[in-house]
Amino acid sequence: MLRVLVVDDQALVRRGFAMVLGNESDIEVVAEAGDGLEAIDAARAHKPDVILMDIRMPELDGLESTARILAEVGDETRIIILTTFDPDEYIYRALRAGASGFVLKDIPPEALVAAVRTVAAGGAMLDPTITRRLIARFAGDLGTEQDYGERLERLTAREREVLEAIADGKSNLEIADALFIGPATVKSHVSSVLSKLGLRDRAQAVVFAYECGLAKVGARDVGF
Amino acid sequence: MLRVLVVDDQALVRRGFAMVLGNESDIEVVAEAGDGLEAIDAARAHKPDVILMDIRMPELDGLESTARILAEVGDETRIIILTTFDPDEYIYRALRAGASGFVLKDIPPEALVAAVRTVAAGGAMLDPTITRRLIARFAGDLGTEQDYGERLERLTAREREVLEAIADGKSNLEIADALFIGPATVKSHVSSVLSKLGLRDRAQAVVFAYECGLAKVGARDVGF
DNA sequence: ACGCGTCTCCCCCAAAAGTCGGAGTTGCGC
DNA sequence: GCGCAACTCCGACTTTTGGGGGAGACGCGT
Repeated sequence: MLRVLVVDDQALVRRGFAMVLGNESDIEVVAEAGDGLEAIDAARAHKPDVILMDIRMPELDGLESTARILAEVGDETRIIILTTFDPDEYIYRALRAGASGFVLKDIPPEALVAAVRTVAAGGAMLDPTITRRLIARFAGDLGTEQDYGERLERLTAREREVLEAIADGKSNLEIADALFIGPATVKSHVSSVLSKLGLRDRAQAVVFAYECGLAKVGARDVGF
Repeated sequence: MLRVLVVDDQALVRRGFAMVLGNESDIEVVAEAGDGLEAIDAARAHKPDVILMDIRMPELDGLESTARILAEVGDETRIIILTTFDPDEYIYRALRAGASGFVLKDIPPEALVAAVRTVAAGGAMLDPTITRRLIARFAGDLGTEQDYGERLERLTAREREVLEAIADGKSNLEIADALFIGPATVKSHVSSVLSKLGLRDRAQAVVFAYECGLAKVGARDVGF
């Protein structure tokens, strides 16, 4: 039996989802919550298998609640984020917060039920448009390497090293130390890099490095 | 009416999928193919809306076929990759090849039908385990959101705007123009941002913006 | 031997960036 | 009204950056 917690600030919406899920023989709605704080309490008390979490709520929004519940109650609880609106602004935060699902509220009832079962089984369920975006992003990690790769190939090996160092947030002096060369040499290389890539300054070089895949998000600590 | 092409080297499997899909009133199986080359011919001839493509086939495997079909016939044709085995080794190549879906063959019939409709509508459908893996990869396998999120929240709204502009490769003067404020003000904000985030210069700010998700790879052109 | 590209380094110079301290304005909450 | 935070600006200062030359050394291919 899958034990589910439904969280939404609108009682009607809450009841609707609870009703749909409750009709399934293998699903039981163990609690409902009207805001983020209630959600955390309920999660703590009932330790549900799956939480349906609205994103826009008073007190504490769904994303913050998600993060706290996963941190506190444990990640054997799966959370599906629900939203009415365009997910663009929230989706990234939701995924980072640890959500297992992200669906629009206009999802067909059967699909919602399927989503609950899917995430309970350890899978993840995203709205198709979001999935497509994730794929594009994933494929883009290497897909665009070809495009910008051309520009990258105009650089010499040493220049690429310097560019990497720039993308690491290093100053010219730090780069000099790291590569065992003089500061003047670094400046030469930096100038070549900027000129060859058509960039203006090292900040743009950092952007370029990320966009072309030379630098990858998550591949470093931002400790500085 | 959705026009579908089914590609699999095993005739029985092929017929099975065709049968399931053909029973739907809004889906028509316009052709079947037994290997990659046949698939390309059939795709060229029928220009189907959706192709169900087995991954293991003689002559030309499903991934190579996918890439060629998308390049040749055009990307208004959506392709779903089917596999019996653990998708780990193929998924990466499949997504890069441009597939809109990737599902295991033991998918329930209704789910397969839903997948066809989903990708035809421009969405994407992945096996839940794959979706989870994509999310994990995207999120960097780490709950880093909180770390950087906290640091981001120390910034005022205006400072975040400035940081975004920095991450866009803009100079102080360009930022001033973009935000309709004086250059001196920009410098103030930049100083605040750097100091609050513990960064040294704008290049590190760009790195930070990418790492914390404020700036997104692929969300811009590196035209400068 | 010669040219070529790369790596190394130098000087000078101008522009941009960043720091420091100060200061006026608004708006918001107590 | 008062404190406070945020947004806005200023001026002067130091540091960093980037450009424009140039130059020596090395290796590589013709």
